Amino acid sequence: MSAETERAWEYVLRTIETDLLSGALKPGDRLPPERTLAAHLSVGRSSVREAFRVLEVLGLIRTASGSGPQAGAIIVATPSGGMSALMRLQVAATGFAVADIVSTRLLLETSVAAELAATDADTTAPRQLLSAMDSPGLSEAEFLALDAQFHVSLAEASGNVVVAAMMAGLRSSIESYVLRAVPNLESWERTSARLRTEHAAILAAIESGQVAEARELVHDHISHYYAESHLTRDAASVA
Amino acid sequence: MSAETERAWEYVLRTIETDLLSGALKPGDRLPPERTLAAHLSVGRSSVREAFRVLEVLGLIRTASGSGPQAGAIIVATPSGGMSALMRLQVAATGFAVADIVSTRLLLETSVAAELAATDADTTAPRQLLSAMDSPGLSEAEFLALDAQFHVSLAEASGNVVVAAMMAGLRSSIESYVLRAVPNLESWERTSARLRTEHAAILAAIESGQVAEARELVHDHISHYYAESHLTRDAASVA
DNA sequence: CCCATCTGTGTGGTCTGACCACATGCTACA
DNA sequence: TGTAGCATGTGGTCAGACCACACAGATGGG
Repeated sequence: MSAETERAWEYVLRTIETDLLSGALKPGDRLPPERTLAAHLSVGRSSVREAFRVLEVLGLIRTASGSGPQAGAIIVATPSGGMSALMRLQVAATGFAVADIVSTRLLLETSVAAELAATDADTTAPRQLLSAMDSPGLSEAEFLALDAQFHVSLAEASGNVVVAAMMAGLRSSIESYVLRAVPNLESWERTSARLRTEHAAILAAIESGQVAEARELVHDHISHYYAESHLTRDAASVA
Repeated sequence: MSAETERAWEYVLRTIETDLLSGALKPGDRLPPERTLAAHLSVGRSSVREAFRVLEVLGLIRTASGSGPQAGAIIVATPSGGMSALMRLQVAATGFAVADIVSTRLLLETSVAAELAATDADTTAPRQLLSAMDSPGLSEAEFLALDAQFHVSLAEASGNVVVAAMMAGLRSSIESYVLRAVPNLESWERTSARLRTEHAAILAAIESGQVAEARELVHDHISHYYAESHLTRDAASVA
């Protein structure tokens, strides 16, 4: 147990966190200008900036140059961005194995689907994404982006923000791998058609309240695709 | 689709991420000194530092002053720290509701327990923590810390690093709330005794392969405690 | 009177240079 | 030979300067 001296930017971060917890700061509020806050906390402006960078990447603030009410650092609390950055970098640094990402996604999404089927949640968002994926002339990347949004929208429909953020993070963390694995597919045409069919079946099972069916369909949908694209294998052989 | 000009620190971050993905950088490696990297990328040292702060908070690097092989920025890829910081701050900024944190924990942990029961995983770590919690004279905070470690160790036993990191993050994000809610309990003595009993039952179910039983016990264990401490209610009334 | 234009001001974004604290490793001296 | 002291390189921090940008108010022409 050493003195564990706190660095200046950590002090700034801790101060802001305290203000958030006490309610002195809340989403929509504007943080003081960097120079003012630096003077107020008796630290250099660079230390304030380092703390702000962290807050920005974590999705807590949004910064904008210029003047007026939209400029400065504003508290936003949009978790998906930070979750995505965290998971993406951890996967890049091999702190997270792609196989673990996939199985976590499987775990979360089957539970979400089961819960959605058990309740009667609003499914308009996934419905719209479903029809958007039927548009002709979509590129592979565009289709997969809509696909990702569809799955995230299911999590959002559950009303659990944390799970939704995790789903978004999990997805974006392996986005580059998924794109790179597309050529591994035997036929993109056939696969995308199957994905569309499966999406429709999943949504139908959810809307009709078939809990076990929804869970099963989601499980097969996800694991089937990853197996088909040989994603986990390729991820291991990237190095 | 604007030009979306990249800021200097984002450029640094992207460069490092690229090197990670390409395998040019991997855990254990040392990043170049800040001054060198700044000159190499034609940016200011402060921009490099802002990128480093982000990497540090996200658990990707560890920095140390001084000289020698241990000094500098070293890639470590320890995800739990970043996950904890992210969730803790998001909860503080009310981006994550405490109720969602709790239900996510419920979702993850019941699945983990079921999976552990279905396989025969190594349970020595949770066993040790179980006996550690039997030590007399533990303070409430100490007991709860061991409790948290017990649950995280279950996730770790599943072998899924992502889920383990999430569990650690979920737990630390509401740590302050949990501690503050202890006085709400009718009797800490009785509650802690019950927790110990339930932990033992959970572990026994897992080790004996009773899947449904393990899931059920974990569910009741978690939801019972939160209900008893009125945590979600208090969290809402903190402001 | 109204609208467009110009300008001042305050903000974040960045760079430079300087200094400190610290850990290491070498060197000179006893 | 061993130890004390010094040189070096690293992150940590601060101060100051400049830029780009967005807004608000002043200014001018219609």
